[in-house]
Amino acid sequence: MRYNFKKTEKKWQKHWDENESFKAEENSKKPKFYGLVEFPYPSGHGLHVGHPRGYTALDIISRKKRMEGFNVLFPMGWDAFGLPTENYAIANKIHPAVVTAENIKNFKRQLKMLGFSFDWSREIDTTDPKYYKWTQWIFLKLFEKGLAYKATMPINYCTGCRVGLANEEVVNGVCERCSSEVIQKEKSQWMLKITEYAARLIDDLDGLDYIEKVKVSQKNWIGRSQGAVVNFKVEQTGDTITVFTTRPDTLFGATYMVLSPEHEFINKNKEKIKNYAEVERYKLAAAKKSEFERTELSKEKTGVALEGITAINPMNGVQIPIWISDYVLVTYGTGAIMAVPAHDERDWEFAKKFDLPIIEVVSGGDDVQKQPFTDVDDGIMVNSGFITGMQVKDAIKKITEHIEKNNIGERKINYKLRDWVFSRQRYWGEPIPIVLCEKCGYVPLSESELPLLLPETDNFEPGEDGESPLAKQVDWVNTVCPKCGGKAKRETDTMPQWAGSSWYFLRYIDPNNDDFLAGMDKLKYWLPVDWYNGGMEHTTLHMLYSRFWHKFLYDIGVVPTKEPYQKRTSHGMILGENGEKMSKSRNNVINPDEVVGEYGADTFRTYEMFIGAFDQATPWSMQGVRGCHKFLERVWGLSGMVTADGGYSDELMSAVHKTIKKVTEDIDRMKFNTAIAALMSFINKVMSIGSLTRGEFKTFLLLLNPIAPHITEELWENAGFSGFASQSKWPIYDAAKTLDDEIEIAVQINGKVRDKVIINADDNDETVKEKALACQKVNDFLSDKKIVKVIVIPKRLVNIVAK
RNA sequence: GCGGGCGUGGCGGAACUGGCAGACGCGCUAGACUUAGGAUCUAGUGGGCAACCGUGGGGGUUCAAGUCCCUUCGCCCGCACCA
Repeated sequence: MRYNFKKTEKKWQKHWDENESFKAEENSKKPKFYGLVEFPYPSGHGLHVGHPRGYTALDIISRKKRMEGFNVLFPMGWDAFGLPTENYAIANKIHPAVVTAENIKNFKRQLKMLGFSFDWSREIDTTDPKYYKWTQWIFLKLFEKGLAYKATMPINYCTGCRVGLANEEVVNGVCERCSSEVIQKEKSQWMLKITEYAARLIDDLDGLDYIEKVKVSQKNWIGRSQGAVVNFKVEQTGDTITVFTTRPDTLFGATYMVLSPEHEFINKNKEKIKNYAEVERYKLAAAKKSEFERTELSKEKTGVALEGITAINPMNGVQIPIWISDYVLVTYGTGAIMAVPAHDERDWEFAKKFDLPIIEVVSGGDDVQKQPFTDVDDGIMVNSGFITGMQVKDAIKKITEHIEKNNIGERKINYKLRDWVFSRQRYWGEPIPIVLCEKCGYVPLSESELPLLLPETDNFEPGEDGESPLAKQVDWVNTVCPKCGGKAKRETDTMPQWAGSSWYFLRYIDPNNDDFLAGMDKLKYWLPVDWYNGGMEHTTLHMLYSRFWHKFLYDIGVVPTKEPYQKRTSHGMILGENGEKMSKSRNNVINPDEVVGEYGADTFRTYEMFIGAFDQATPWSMQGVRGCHKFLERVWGLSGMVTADGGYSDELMSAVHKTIKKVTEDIDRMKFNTAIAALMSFINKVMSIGSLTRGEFKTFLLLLNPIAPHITEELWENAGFSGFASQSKWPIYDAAKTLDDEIEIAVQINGKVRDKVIINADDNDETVKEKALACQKVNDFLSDKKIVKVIVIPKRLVNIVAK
């Protein structure tokens, strides 16, 4: 009988649903395992074949953990606020909540179709007021602790649509929709002080089991650098300009200074700057440039000298000119630098362009007039007063001490990380629960007023001039101050999509709690997340933001752990059959519905895991899908070859134990492709023998169950095994039985395989050597040679060195 | 430019601390069974008639290198004037 996957898969999915088979237990004595996958944004396109790659992987791991006796929490939900839904709602005049509900319905159908063992009783939705009440609550706490504040920050502003744009809506410096110019427009926005957590966000990575590239990307993004701030006196004004440098050793080589065009010094000293008109012109030109233009590659350095003003190099008292240039960023360090053209590429370029002096202070490179020398490891200080002759590293230490002793500056750790712009000028997001009172300023709502609901409206069009659509809801906007009862206006910006996803893993733990975001007892049992898998594209920001929120919640005593996720892995992208990124425009998109319709969920799951190394990008192959389908049909056929024997046969004994070992270890290491290959090899062996015992069949079904849960459950039932495969114990192997009694090893002569010989596993080296030397072929090769040495590698090979 | 990853048959990919390169699957070839096969089964399948040659290229270490060292080329991803 042919395997009817449609009927079988439907049957078991219904069974799991009705029995809530994968519901996590409360108050369990079992050890816990919290497996997490990134909850999807329910787009109108439905599930992409990329989503199930990570989901299947953690589903396999979760299913195996259950079989190994763990109480498993493996939940799913919806990251449902967001731009595409809002845009669709505007275009089709449907409320985003309606669109969201439809999309969720479709996503849920697709996820159920794939047989994932999610605990659906804990499903969450970030757009549900019962959920976003707590997102808003966290914001209030951040505000209360001074970590949420207002600042004027630029937004992307489309001059054509006259609306604010998200970064992803700006393509090559123009508006994605109308191709008009996008400029930076200043707006007062909510910010979160993530920078306050910069050090901990780096340092606490040490205790975590994240794949290396995730750690590296977190570290790079935070961008810690060790250095010093140094004060330069300005001759004509009497004030000082402070710079940050990682190379205080090169201070003697600082031949000029550069300020960013936005530096406050310039405004403050207008009168003293003789060419202020020119300076002002440069400032305006820099301000007009978009972020895109300013960071454009390989452009020439520009700048203007501040005439009539000079700074004094604190080390040697030399007067040096001060310039402004947009290669110095106002947002990093102090917005001002000391320029050491001999030993910094950017400064060197600038010095060459404007003919500024280049003085060598570190020797070891070529002529610094021809190219800068930036090597820190083996350079010796020259022309540098009391540090001359020192190694760079010692010089840094020495001069930093000197700077601190003489109050010229101090050591300083600086971070690239900036505070988080938390405002979005959009409708479909969490309202920020703050009002602006004419008298009291920014006043938080009281907790009892949460959730602050989005106003009902059918007008989601972006506001003019970059305002949020909410600004048009005057009835909603006009309110009273919670503090003084006077006239006040609500904040009209909403939160970014990152907000809801920054804490969602906490809500799964206690999804229906009306009194708190999650109860402490439950948090204590389930946290931290034991294993979190997601896409590489979220490894930097999402991970950083949610770690930041978690640390904050830890600080205020809401969660019991310092870190949310103990282990983080990432899956590679699935490419189209042509090897390119899947996209509609490339016409290479694979639809999971179609694949499942033709081959079934088990085939789909098996193929997604067999496709290649889990963490690597791999192209899809419909042929490969068929191969996996064939494999499952062979599995189905196995049931006709089963003998009554409940144990393992001598013939398959070591194969069974080896397969258990291989599959067990490979799943733990996410080597799903080789785990499946091992199961295929086992079947090939059974096929060549022609039969297998009931015991072998049972073990095989259990090993395959996490990967292909439907077919194995059906075969399990048909064979009359008790209970359900998915609720049975994971098989155990006996290490001693994975070893064969007889082993075939290679016999090499001078490193080349010349023959093979069968030895007993317990033969000693001397015996193995004798057996190897006894081979006919070996003797033929050795006839005219003299044996120099014989190397025996136990259980692997014998290498005869001969001349 | 910086950071990360990768380069192995016609294709996707295996190969733990150096120890028989190419597991497993696809594709291909031949055969069997079939009214038929894009179904199934069996056998074969890195290249070369061979000696031999083969893990992007060139050196090296070693009895032994896909794996270690030096050097060079190419591709992908992320970040980008971070002082």
